[in-house]
Amino acid sequence: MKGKQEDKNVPEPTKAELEILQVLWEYGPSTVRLVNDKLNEQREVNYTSTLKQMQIMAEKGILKRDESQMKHIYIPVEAEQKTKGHLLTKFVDTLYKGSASSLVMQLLGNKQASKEEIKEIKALLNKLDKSK
Amino acid sequence: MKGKQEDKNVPEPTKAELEILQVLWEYGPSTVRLVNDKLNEQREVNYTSTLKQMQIMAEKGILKRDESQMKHIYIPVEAEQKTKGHLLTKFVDTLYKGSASSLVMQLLGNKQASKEEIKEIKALLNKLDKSK
DNA sequence: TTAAAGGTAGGATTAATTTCGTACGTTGTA
DNA sequence: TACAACGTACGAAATTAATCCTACCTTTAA
Repeated sequence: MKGKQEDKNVPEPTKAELEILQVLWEYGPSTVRLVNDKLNEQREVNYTSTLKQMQIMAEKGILKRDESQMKHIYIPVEAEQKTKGHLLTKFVDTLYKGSASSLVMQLLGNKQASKEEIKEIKALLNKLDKSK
Repeated sequence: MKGKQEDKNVPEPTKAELEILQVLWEYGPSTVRLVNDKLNEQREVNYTSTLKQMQIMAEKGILKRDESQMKHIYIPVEAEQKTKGHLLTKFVDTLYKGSASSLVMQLLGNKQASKEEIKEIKALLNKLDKSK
């Protein structure tokens, strides 16, 4: 019984929110300016759009922010792996009825996985064996 | 150089559209009535909402339909596995930078995969080896 | 033959998401 | 000081996605 039951408050990010999270995951706690600049390397977005979006995310509890400076610093509430885990679980549930092996089967069948990838996956499985 | 370049016309399904596809995948080519009934086993939806949705999907090229009868029959344009493949590829690309092994790692790490699942996955990999 | 049941078509409405305009405060520097 | 650059706040517009209302046609059974 560990885990402080502090979850489930963080809602699933929308598409635009996910883009922002990606930046924060890559660069760590950041200002709106930084995030907006990075987004604009991919597509054009107005600064205030990004600002608004991040404010909303803060309201929703997806981000928290440090307001001690004028340039607020935004930080994801959940760790990257945790959020990705949620998304993955949902994905497996809706598309593969929760069957992880079904997903992997598709992954292997559809050339999404190169030979190196397959090798790596095997290595992962072996490591799992040993640790048990 | 094989592959007749006939793709990319089929857009990604939205959430509601995916629900409808699931029904069609499970029950094969169907009427709106059938689909709507199945959807209503899970949540309440008005018949005309489902109708409209499926009409839109036909316009988009996600579904085709047989109008020879009064009760139109709707059929997915793409095969189930193909559509799921697209969705999976997009998922891996956006969340794991295209790395299948990263995804599998998370899958194995986060208890999404039970012992049986892991066994199955190993079996899959072995099968792959032999067929090469 | 006619009324009820069940179809389709399409516009309108609502809801959710995303984007942006405008107002106004703060900082830095000529 | 004062003005340009850069911040935040917040309402509102624009865009997508999803739902439903109304009209009208076809089938079926009394």
